[in-house]
Amino acid sequence: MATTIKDIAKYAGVGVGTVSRVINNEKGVGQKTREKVLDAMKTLNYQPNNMAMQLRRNATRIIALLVPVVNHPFFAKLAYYIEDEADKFGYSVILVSSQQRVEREAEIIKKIKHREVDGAVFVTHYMHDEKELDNCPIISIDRAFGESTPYVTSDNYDSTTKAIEYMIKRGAKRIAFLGSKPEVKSEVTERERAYLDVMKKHDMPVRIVNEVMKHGEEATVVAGFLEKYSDVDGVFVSGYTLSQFLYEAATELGKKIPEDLQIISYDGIFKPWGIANLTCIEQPIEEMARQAVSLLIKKIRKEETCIRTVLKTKFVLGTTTKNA
Amino acid sequence: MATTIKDIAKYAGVGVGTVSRVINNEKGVGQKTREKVLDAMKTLNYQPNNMAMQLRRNATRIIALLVPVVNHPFFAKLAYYIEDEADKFGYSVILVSSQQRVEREAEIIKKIKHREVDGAVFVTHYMHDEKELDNCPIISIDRAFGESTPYVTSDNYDSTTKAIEYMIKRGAKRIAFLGSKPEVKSEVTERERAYLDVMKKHDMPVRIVNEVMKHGEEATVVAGFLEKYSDVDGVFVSGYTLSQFLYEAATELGKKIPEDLQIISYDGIFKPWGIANLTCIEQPIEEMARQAVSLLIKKIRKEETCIRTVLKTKFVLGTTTKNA
DNA sequence: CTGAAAGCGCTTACAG
DNA sequence: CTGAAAGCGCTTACAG
Repeated sequence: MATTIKDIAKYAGVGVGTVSRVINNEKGVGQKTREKVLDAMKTLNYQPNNMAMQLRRNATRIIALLVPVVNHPFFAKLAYYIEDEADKFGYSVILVSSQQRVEREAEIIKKIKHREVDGAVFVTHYMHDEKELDNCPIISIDRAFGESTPYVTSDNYDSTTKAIEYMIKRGAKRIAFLGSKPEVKSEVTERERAYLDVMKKHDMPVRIVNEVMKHGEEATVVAGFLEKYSDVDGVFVSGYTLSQFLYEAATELGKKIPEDLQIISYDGIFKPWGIANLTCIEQPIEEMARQAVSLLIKKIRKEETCIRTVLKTKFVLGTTTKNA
Repeated sequence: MATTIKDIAKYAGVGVGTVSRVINNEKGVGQKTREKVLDAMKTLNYQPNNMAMQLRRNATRIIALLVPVVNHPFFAKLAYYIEDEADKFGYSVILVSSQQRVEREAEIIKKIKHREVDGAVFVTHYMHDEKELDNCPIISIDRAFGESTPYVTSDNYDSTTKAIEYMIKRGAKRIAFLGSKPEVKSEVTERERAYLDVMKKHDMPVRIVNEVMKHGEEATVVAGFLEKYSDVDGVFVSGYTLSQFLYEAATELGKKIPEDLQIISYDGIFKPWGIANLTCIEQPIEEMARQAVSLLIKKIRKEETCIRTVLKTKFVLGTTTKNA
């Protein structure tokens, strides 16, 4: 058996309480006693048992991160910064890919209730019983749940408006919107709303393909899109993956980019993983991740948190638009 | 306070032991008693406390995954499948990015000792006290640690040999090796060994750039490589990231691929994240992940495990070689 | 089939 | 400053 606090106490000739105090670096332990205990810990090679500490403290110091897939630049980057930030607070992060499976999202909620984790960051497109979530320490990305779940998002509407206006200024006349529609109301739908508003303002016809789709279906959707709107000369793409597919498919059809077709993508460059420079709206992923974690920890500690956090995106010029 | 097993016992009028048996679906509980307990659990909305279960069972059902960065196609994909496989066994996975920081790797070992996790999968390039690792339930990817740590890798030597022979057959005369050298002995170094052997066999001059480098330094290394060996007409690149940079840099220098320069990459296509089709050696990432998890679980259960598992790669023709 | 009791390894009032 | 004791919420022999 591993050595426990009791062994240390016996070896050092003190009470277990005293050992505990030394372990936790509490003050109010005599210099000599402390040293004796420290010595005992060293010679017996003591390793505190975390499970017991958790039980007593009623906290695991673990948070869960729920993403559709990790295996995607946006989520991988998010996961990276979430983990980095959580670590600063002494938290570990459990990774869960919901991969289009609703059950796994419900599992996380169960994990919170079962005290396997102290809280969670959700990036999801599924519905949940919002009442149930309201009492859980959960932070959402890009989506509002119920009344009391704080969420972090980017300035979807404004930045999309600005991007489409840019294409218009650069001569695009037949502008389309291509996106992967979330199954539920999410801040992401603001992008489509912005598109519609700009089209209306300029009295331009609307061309939209914005479907609910699964990973793997993008190529088909893009092909359908290019067939349906073969005359487009500008497209605003909601999401990095679709942009990649569109770029490839359009190039293969012999379209010159940006001469024949301008593309702006929401979410853009994921060096070193991407194709050549997309003109894009770059989300502040790192900042979103860090904000989410610090909000979550506040919520775990029952402190007040801001419900809606909107972060600024960056408009990045690439080679897929006609730039001056 | 949350309702506990005691509350259920009282409410159902039975002992706590019986409740525990029902929760764990043990047989040997009368039909009626079981129902009473189940009822009580439902009406009191009982949620088992995982921390207490862990303490009693002396197992967390959590494993750690240590990668240099998640924010990279190879590791993201690995993480995805590791999580998927672990979930099948009822394990959660904690994600840790060591990001060139050795301390974080030591932390995981500490976590195992502290019983925060039951075991770990390591993808690392750092040194560790191998003696210390020998007693830990750890599986390594691509690298042998000490005597008793099982590892999973791919057939580095054979596939590299085959790939370079292919380039030679397609007319490459001045073939170089470009890689990011691990800081320690790893199966990855077999690639360089294979290159050297092929060069010797064909009596061709050796051109190698294989340095220890950090993320972010790739562009500089690639530029240096192209300057040093400006006459190469074939290069074997160890690693996806470097391939990307090489492709871009060579194209910018006006080299035609594959006419002027053929490229084969170890690790290749990470749809939808990559540039156009690299000819590459594709690692069986999914299989590596699943094997690693099942080995790890065996080791946690103190069963016998195979020390070295070598998986077959796939040679995938892309557009960066002259293919008949 | 079932209950009472001991114990997992800690923390934390409570006395002194 | 320090020790003895209760207790976190479970599981598991042990009796019956």
